[in-house]
Amino acid sequence: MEERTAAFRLITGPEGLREAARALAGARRVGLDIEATGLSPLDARMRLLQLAAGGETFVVDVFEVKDLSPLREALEGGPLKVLHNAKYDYSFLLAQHGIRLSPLFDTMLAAQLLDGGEQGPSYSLEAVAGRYLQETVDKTARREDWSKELSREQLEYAARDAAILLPLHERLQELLEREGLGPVSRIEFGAVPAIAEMELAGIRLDVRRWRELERVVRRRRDEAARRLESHFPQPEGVLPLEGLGPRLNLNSPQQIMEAFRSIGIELPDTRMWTLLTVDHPAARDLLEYRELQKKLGTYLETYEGFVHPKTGRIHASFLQCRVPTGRLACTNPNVQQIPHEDEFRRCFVAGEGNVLVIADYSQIELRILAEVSGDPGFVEAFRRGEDLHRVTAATMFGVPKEEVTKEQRSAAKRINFGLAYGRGPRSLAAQLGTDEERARRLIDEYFATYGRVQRYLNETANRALKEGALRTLSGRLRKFGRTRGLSSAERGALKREAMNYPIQGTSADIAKLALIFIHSELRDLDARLINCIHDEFVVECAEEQAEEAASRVRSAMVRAGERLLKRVPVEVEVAVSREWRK
DNA sequence: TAGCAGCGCCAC
DNA sequence: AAACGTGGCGCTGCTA
Repeated sequence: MEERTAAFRLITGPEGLREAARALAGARRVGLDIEATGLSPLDARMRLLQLAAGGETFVVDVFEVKDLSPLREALEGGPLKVLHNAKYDYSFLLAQHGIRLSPLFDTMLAAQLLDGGEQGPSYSLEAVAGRYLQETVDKTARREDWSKELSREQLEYAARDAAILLPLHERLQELLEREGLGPVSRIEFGAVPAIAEMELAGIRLDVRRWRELERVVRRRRDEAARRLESHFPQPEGVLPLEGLGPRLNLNSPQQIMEAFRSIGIELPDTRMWTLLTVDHPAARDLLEYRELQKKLGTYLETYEGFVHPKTGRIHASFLQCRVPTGRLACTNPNVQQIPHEDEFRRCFVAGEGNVLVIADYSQIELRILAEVSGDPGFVEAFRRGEDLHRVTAATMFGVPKEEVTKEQRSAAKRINFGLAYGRGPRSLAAQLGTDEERARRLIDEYFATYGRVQRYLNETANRALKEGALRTLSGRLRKFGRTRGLSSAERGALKREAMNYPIQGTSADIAKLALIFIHSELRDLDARLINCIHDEFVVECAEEQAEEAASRVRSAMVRAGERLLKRVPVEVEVAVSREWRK
């Protein structure tokens, strides 16, 4: 049955839904919001669908109207759908009604882009509406129970959330265009479906292999612990019951420092870097213990808890606009930080009858540096398809390319990667295991060869200090809050951040474009994205479509890269495997 | 008991 | 004195 008020129209039956569909069909844009009984589309149930268009707001009770197909045409195309945190609504509509919202405008992402990476206090709808409209929005109803009989107040709040999206869109759209953020906002909005579907697809963990690895690593960890403890004097007054006495906690840096002191070794801290310089077997044993303990605690003992009971897969969350550089962040769990060793990655497998297509950009950050600096040495090396590290080594050390030694190439590689992070001579010296003077000379020689790179990095750092903001090739904005009255340490840190931003940020631009293109290329295949690790994409697909999927993923990624890189070619490496390894 | 800072380390 | 950019997260040890 239907109810009318001035504010909204409650829809509980198919006739009302058809009327709503007609209203949407004629609209240019629709404010859209949902209410659900929880956060996960795999566990919670969608309760309300609110649609604001053409001066009307429809509130659909999805418990009553179970079939939303009359709305499909308007939701999967046609008018612009304006949402706040679109990934949430997109996931529910896809998982529970098979509807893929398009096209999208996300007011949360818009607000985050406008802030240029300086995370505002909150990006809730009420906060954003409060900031950009002269209205206050009360969201007390948000925390209420959406599974029972709904109060008039709840329905009104729900309707208001959808309605307010329209004026908010108008304002944010205007600001995005004015700030030159139109192109990057279209990348972000376009990537929402790819990211939502990647989360829904999830990743399969071979639990048997994982448990076996856990046993092996635990045994190694226990051995390392025994060796480590044997270096230190036994605590006095050990109780007769073995193991109950006060024991050294190997996970406590504080206690470890004390233990080292007790054998005459004074440590400033217990970091890996520090421990590597300590000439005592206890330092080696501690490093080994730490590594194994990290792998047990962070991965082996916790990941099974993330396997969803309904899907048997791990559904991580990807955060689209949390990182100032534009990269994705990932949590619950962070599947972007799984150890790279084969013994770990081989536990992440394709489902029955499927394979994984693993594709990554080859040296994308260095290609971006070549592009933005325009350095002829860099650009030409990439154009000729040469091994850039070898070329760098040859020029730095003044030897023919064929005579470059392993050590020389490795040093060049470390400089190549390090300078994108604003690395200095001291830290380079430490990594190369040489003295600071030699490191400084290497850097000087490097910049003598690649003068445009040096000039670009300096100019970028200075521009950040002067203008307080930088942009990537897509126009993504990053503001640098305070640039005056900085200590020299703060100034140095800001300069390094600044030098890195256009590189890392443009890489993120390309990755998000690639997400859009890959998602769209795979639409008519039995294939889907399951992970994205900055410049690497993992797709799971039916075995017999592997070749086709691999070729489409590659061309989508190349197209994304070439959209932003004009002077330098883009290369992608693709592998097909049942396991996540190349 | 929950929340948080500091330390330390995994990824790119 | 400074030290390599972006994150998430486990553990300790403290506080409210």
